[in-house]
Amino acid sequence: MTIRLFNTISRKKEELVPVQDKKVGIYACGPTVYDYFHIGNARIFIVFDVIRRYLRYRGYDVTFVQNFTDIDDKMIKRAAELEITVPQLADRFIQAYFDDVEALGVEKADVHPKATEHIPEMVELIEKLMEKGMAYNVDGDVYFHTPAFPNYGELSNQPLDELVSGARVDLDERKKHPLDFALWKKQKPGEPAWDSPWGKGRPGWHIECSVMSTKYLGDTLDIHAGGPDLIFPHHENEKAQSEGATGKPFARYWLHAGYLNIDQKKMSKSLGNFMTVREICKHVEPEVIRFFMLSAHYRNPINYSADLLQQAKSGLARLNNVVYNLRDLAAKLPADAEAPPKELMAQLEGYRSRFVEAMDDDFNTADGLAVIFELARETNAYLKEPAPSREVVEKTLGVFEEVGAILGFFSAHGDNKELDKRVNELIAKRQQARQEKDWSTADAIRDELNSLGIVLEDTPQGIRWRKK
RNA sequence: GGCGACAUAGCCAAGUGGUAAGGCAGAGGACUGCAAAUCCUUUAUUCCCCGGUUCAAAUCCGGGUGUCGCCUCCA
Repeated sequence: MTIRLFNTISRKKEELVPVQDKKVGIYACGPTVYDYFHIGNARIFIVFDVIRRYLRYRGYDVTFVQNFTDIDDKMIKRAAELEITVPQLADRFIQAYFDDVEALGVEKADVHPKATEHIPEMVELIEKLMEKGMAYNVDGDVYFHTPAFPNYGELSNQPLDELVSGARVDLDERKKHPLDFALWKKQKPGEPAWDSPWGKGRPGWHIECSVMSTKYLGDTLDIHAGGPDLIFPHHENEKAQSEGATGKPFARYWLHAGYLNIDQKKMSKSLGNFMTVREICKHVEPEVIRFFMLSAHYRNPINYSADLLQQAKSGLARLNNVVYNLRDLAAKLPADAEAPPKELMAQLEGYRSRFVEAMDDDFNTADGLAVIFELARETNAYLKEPAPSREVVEKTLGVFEEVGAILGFFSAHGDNKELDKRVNELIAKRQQARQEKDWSTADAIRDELNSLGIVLEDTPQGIRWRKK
């Protein structure tokens, strides 16, 4: 079985064939670190984290690079508002990025390059484009000349002239063509600047990604990923610059996720209708956000609402519950007297392969989760048997943990390890009352624990408790 | 004006030619001292509408309606 993925540039699913057999280089456009990121951004981080983990699971040696844009107009503006320097602003929100992303279970990239640490390479690339006649200097500002790159518009599927006739193109008389874009911006008073052959200034937005991606992954990336609003102009421009300079294809596969909407409208900073991960985490566990994101296919738009998040919470709780029970039983059960039924083992293998099949088909996490829910139901039914086999329990747990490692769920870390002393005492007291058939006292204690966020379950294997 | 996406039950959501996965919520039953958790049953003769192709369509083709997005910074 091979992995198929939807390529934005061809607008169809293609088989994954990396440049070098089992090596996959992924570059994902990262955040501009001028603010906390919102859950629309979170979707991108989560989705590409899963894709990365899945490729690794399927035996690929994955190198994942995600940049930080730490110099641009928004950075300068925000730093001025907060009356701090641009590097101070960047430090603050890079730290915030790592904090938020860790809560969401998103792994760190192998490389997290910063734009400001790659200025010399950017200057070098711009010089190369100038030598090739694809860029020109106007009084300290350097532009890429889009008509000089014949395939311009290929990624976004737009002919040059159609892009121009779009009413919103900014007309700038200094540019030779309306779609020419800045590679280097001349310094304005008070702005951070670096030296260059064209005078003091700073890089344009697109050039940083061309430089940082190819520096760490080579001239042709296997996968270039990002949010859908980056297709044009950002990725189109990156592609033009990179291919213009190297003459080689910039990326084999372009992956773009769908939007996260709120009230059916795109969530974005500029529309002001965004919610940060930090805000939402005050109300739900971050893993619920992750589950919510993965419950739909990554390319489809999803709508955010508190109610939908609640639905996700209930669904995830079901899965967490079965995994928790499996762990609990695996520790308590005696070793099997005889070998477990073969059919059960074969069935387990069936679930695993159906999950892989779903994920192989353009990372269909929604379909994959459906398989896991079916496994959960069968597992719960099996656990009702009077004497479940320890081996079956362990093997089943193994499957949950295997897919959990891909999707980022079921880490033992989340289990209730440290039992609060007071909770412990209350449970013991309730047990006492139950033995005396003093149901009103027992129920009162249960209610009290409930109000503390602790749910009790009386099971044949003893009392279990979990956080609500 | 150009390009594109989406429309499946009360809600969310898979499924791209073979007769509608899965989840949430609801109802009934089992289990329980009562619960919780769990299991069983149940909830779309039908996939926005109208035509067409086919033995067969949610799936393909044509037309329409609606919602959203990109073409400016945005994930």
